[in-house]
Amino acid sequence: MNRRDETRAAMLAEIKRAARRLLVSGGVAAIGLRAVAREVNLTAPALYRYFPSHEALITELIADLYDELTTALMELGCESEGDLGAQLYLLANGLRDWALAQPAEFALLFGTTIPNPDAEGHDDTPGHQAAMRFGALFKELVAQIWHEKPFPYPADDVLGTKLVAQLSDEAAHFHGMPPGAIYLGLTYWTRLYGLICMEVFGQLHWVLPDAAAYFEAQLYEIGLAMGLDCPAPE
Amino acid sequence: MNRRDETRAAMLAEIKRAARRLLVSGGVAAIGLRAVAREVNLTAPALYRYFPSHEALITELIADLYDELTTALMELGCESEGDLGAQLYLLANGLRDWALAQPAEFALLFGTTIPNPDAEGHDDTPGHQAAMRFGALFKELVAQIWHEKPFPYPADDVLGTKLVAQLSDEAAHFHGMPPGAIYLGLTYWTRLYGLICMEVFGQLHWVLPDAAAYFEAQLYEIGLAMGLDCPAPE
DNA sequence: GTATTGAGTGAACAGCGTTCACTGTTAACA
DNA sequence: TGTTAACAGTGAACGCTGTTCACTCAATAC
Repeated sequence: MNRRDETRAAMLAEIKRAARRLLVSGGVAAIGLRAVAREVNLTAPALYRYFPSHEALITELIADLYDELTTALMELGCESEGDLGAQLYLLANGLRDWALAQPAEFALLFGTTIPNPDAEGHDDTPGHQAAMRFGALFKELVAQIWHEKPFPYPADDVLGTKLVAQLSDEAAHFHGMPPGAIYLGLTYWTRLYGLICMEVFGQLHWVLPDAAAYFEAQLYEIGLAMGLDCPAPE
Repeated sequence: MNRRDETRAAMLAEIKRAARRLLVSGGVAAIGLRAVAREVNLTAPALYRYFPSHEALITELIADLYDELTTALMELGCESEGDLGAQLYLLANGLRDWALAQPAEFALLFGTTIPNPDAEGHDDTPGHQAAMRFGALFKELVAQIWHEKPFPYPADDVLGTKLVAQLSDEAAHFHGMPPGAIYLGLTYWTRLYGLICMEVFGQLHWVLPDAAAYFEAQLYEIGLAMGLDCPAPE
């Protein structure tokens, strides 16, 4: 490790930190090339020594945020001391808190149209891989919950043959859970995502002034369906 | 109505049409001031005779899209000939089809952070009002379904007192439905929104290659909870 | 018939992402 | 140790963006 390599790595980290600071304070639009350069006392063209383009900088930033969020949620889950239901509850609430605290970052990760990786040029970008790692965290937790205490799940015939086929293909990632159980786990994630999206994007306060109570009730309802004894709303 | 006013109105409409064309073809970023001007054979500064700023143009475009979507879904609902359950089903599927066909427009309407209107400077922008009209369409339909055939709903104590209070405040917009029933109707909307968001933003194909089957199963499930006899997935 | 309003233009400004020729400095190799 | 090559960084420039301003020309109003 040369001294040049060291300064380079340090500079790279500092650039990303600056970009992140700008993202939090002023949204994606604030991450201008010149703005970032100004923040680290450099000129704009100098950044091209570290990133091939402005878009690449943001892509790397996304990957970093994904990993950061993943580890943060994992650490949060460790507080539950083996209680898997509580862990899922903490994960859901942790994700919501994070999203509400940094809506710009949430929108960047979860509110941007991601090109389908299966479509021909399936890009193995670091962003995609980081997103997969994040998804794996959730899949793993659901699978553990299932194997610890299986919950009742919808029969195949109410799901439809097409969906059952797709869910069966996913069984490997869920430690061999039956399609209906995977469906229920997926429903948890879908509803959680939808709730947070609605709140962050302000789509909820035209009917509910305080979404927190609604969020808790929803979490309780879907947690109950998965056989978890989550805290009931007061 | 002067001849000058006529040409002005015509020009205004043509500008919006051009902006919309650019939105569909290339996303929000494509709606450049000069690009729009080029499309209507004008120079960029000329557009300032019609819109105070670039942002205002996009805001008006959003309002137009909301209204357009609202009427389109209402017309779609009329095909159901009085069957309210079918109408809700058509609305849900219509919204999804529209979102998938024009993801850029969907992201603009539903995937952008909207400032809380209750917060101090409560803006009565045309965009907000249009969004309210869109929301009213859904509320109205849910209320009609309820009054035609009430469905079982969660008791107040599983929702929590805070949520029940908020839902009670909303009862007027739902023709006096009980809190639990409003909760169920709201759940329908929340889940629908979440599902479409996930699909449009590409957050679903890391686990399900074809979201259509999943969407149908979810719609069936929540429709069942509201006492509707929606078509079961095959 | 004259004054006024309005639409539209072209030039200009600051800022954007990006490229290029150009400096120094640092590492690698003889 | 001296030479060479790679590297970090700069300043100028290009074409683009939203926006402003002075200006022209036609249509309306009195």
